[in-house]
Amino acid sequence: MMGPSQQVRGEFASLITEAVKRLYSEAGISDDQILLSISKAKPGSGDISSSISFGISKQLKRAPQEIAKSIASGVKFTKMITSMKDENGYVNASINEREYARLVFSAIAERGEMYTSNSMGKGRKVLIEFPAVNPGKPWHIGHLRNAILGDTIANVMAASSYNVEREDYIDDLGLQIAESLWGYMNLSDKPDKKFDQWLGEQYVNVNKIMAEREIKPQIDALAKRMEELDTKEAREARSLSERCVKAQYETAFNYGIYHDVMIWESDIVRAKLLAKAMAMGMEKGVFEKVTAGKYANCIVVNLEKVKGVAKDFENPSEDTKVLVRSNGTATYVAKDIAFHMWKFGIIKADFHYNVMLERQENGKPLYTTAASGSDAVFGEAEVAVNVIGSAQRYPQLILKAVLELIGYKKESSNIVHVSYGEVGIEGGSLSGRKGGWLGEGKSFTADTLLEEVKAKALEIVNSSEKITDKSKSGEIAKAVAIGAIKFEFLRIAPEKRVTFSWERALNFESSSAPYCMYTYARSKRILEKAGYVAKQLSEADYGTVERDLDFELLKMIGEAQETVEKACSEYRPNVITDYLLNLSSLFSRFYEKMPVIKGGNAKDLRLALVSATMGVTKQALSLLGIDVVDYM
RNA sequence: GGGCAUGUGGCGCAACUUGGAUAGCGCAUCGGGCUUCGGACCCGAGGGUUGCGGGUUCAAAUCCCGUCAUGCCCGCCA
Repeated sequence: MMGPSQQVRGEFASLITEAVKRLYSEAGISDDQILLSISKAKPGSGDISSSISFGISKQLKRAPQEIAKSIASGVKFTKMITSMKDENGYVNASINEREYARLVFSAIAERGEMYTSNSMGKGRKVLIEFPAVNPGKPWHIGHLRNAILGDTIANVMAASSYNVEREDYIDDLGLQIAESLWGYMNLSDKPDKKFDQWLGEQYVNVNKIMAEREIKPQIDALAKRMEELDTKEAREARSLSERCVKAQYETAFNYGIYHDVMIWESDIVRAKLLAKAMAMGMEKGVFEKVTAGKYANCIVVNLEKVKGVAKDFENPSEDTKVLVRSNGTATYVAKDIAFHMWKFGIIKADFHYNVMLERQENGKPLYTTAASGSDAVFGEAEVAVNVIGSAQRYPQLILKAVLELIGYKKESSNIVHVSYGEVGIEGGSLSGRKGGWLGEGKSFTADTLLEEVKAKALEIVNSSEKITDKSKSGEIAKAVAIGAIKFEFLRIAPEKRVTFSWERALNFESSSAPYCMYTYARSKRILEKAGYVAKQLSEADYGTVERDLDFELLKMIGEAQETVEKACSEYRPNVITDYLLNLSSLFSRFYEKMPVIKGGNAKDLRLALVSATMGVTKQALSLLGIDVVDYM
């Protein structure tokens, strides 16, 4: 099922192809080349354009202008593509407004809420992991970027017919948790605020103490006891982590971010995933136990074998990568290899699951692995998407390389590292250890951010004359705030670093979610005033589409599905924010110039355009995890 | 030392994967627009050697080589 813009492009492509095959078959132009040569036309030069003449020109050493001319004049037109002319070597075509309107509106009528979705994923199962924050501190704005990216990519993939499972990985066995546990056991202050906040602050304190006193051996000992699982320390650490994760998930829920399952590191150890993975690697001769020298008693993988997979491996400072340390504990990479084998169903784990929350606001339960509980089936995916900072590129590459070495080439290529740039603050970093996230005055936690932005939104909402029912103010302000925050992160391409600024976070003007939400609310009012009910447009209605704004808006609405596909295949939500901003901007211009209710003959068509804009805006924002409001 | 990412008007971004027509958008600045469907809006103006230097091409922000700057990574940390 293709979207309107794609259908028309296909039609244009086949016309061009026909002409090229007939006139210039000796140039050896492929169908793909033709498809890629097509783009929107320059304003004033028709609607759709191909630059294929230049490619032919190169092959045949003839002037592109001449080639374009003969292509344009040799084409049989269709109802949709009604004229073609050459211009500076381009072949420009016009689309028939009436036909296009019919195409778009019948797609909307047919597909309704599914209008922006597509069938790319073909039902394939994808396990997406985010944000995997250590269970010892509150989410800060860096973690929030991860969570928002992950949530959106999950939504976009689901809209692209993937069977999406959202998973969060909880590393409750790390040294960081041992440090927190040490603080919990040895320091006198007791929790007096949101638990993740308190624990995170305490973690900063423990690090200060570590710089002054020799407590590291105690912490290492704690970490070891934690890994033994059935110890008192292990139980305390888990309960500490669980309290913290519950607090973190309050934040997640406040932002409307949900998961299907949490997988805990300690349960991975309990399920003996690692042992199975190591055994398999040894058996295949990829891993080896070192008996002497620097790595005596370690299990390692030699990266010599993966040279050529990526340039990163060409000159590593060290060829040997330790998987299991001489003391018998596993490194991060080893755990990740084992975990990914589970994700793909290569090895099974006897995980037990508990229901953490019967019903999240999205209507679905949240499961968690546990020491005991029922069986359930998670994982066994075809694609594993990992939303992880760009700093982890190297270990992610090793993971892929090792999986391929063991013989799982397909699975390896189906690990997608959605790599994103870190979030910084002006003149500092968000270090957990040093407490950069605590800030001065305002902290940089996701909770504080939401509070601040919500307060600002409430100010504006309260002064709005459009909101007569003031009891809704809080709800509206919250939706606006969440939208503004998510959009602000999503509009920037993932690979870019972002420097957080309060000033920008608190600005709801043009390049923002509120701008798009405003489009929705305004549209809604028009339809309300007109007493609009969706109906089948008549031929006469289709005929009222005017060039310029009516048609521009129509064309943009026709690009919705294609936009979602692009965002999906590139793992770049900013494709959608761009689209939404352009759509809203175009709608604003349409709104200024084109009377709708007083549109005379064009009234029904314009009402349908308004309704379509509204629908697409709502659907696209919802992919970004942003709710629209009726008044604002 | 090696690898990766980033570098686009004063500021924040888009276009780079797939080379195409006049490099788009927002903020800020300056000037306009509400007795007409919602001003969280719209219209107009000024502001660009796309870090720098080469190369390929009819055509380069986009591809190649080199170079500079910034950040990250190259651990028996995670």
